[in-house]
Amino acid sequence: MIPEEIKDTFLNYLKLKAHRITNERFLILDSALNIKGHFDADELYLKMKNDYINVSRATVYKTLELMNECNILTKHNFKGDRTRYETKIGRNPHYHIICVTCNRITEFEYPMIEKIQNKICKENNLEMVDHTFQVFVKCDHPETCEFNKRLN
Amino acid sequence: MIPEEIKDTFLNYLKLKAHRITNERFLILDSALNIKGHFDADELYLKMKNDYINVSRATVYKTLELMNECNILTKHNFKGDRTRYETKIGRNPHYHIICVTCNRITEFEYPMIEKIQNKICKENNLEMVDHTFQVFVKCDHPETCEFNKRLN
DNA sequence: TTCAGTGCAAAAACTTTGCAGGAGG
DNA sequence: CCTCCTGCAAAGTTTTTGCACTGAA
Repeated sequence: MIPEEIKDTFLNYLKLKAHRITNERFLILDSALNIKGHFDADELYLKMKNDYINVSRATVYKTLELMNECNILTKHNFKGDRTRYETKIGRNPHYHIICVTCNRITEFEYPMIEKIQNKICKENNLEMVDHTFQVFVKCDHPETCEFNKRLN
Repeated sequence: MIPEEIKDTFLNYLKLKAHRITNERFLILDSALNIKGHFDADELYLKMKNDYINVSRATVYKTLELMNECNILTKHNFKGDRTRYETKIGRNPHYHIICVTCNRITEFEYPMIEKIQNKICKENNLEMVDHTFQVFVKCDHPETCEFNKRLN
């Protein structure tokens, strides 16, 4: 159920960097890709444990880092929270709105923002590797927050 | 040398929230505002210690949080690093380019981005509290990186 | 066969908390 | 005078590391 394309991306990256192809790495890839939305290393570790897939926390941390390096995952830190990951492959660039009242995270796409990033990188001869754009907002009534009701 | 306006902002916030006006809080405000660019709690603590201003680490952490709440400082987390702070008052909104090769952080302003944020917030009835936009880039030759030479 | 990867536990790094004493309102 | 704030150390959280063993190449 995991697209072969992503497995190949990971496989090629491991080969390129002369990292070994291990079963654990692909078990972690599989489990990570089966999570919808954001997750952190410990959540993934616990989910795998719950599914009777036993890999160590350390290996989960290390493998997520590898998956970030080869652009399968993107890393976010929302205001001092633990590091959260998100699948990148097969997704349009998107940005996050974090409600400081609800604590809910909502995504939005905005192609103009990509254009701005590309322009700035081109002008300065930089190769863009990743990006994260977070807008922190407040909605006074979480229960009735139209924004969250509509977009989540 | 610290603008009265910022002290007043802090003072008013403390009063509003019925927090006490203590010497430590203003010592920390002073020291934080004297740092150019980004800093973290421990750096500030050590800088103060070096200046023979003795406040505890715990108080520094708590006070930075207060200064963030009242919008004197903004908080950033650059890819899993520790939480870093930056003075907000008297500055235009700006965004960060982080070179994953050099580890250098460069700022840029781009009013169009504010317009986009305001538009999205307005459309969804949200009150914007803060934002952080980070573009991660790569420059192959840190020493000769035109980008960093020019903008730092 | 060799050495990177794994699992485990211990350590490190960063931040928060509990408590006793002190100071602001 | 009553709390809240402070300082200190201890505890909590998240992530990394050291080491012996295992398994990929």
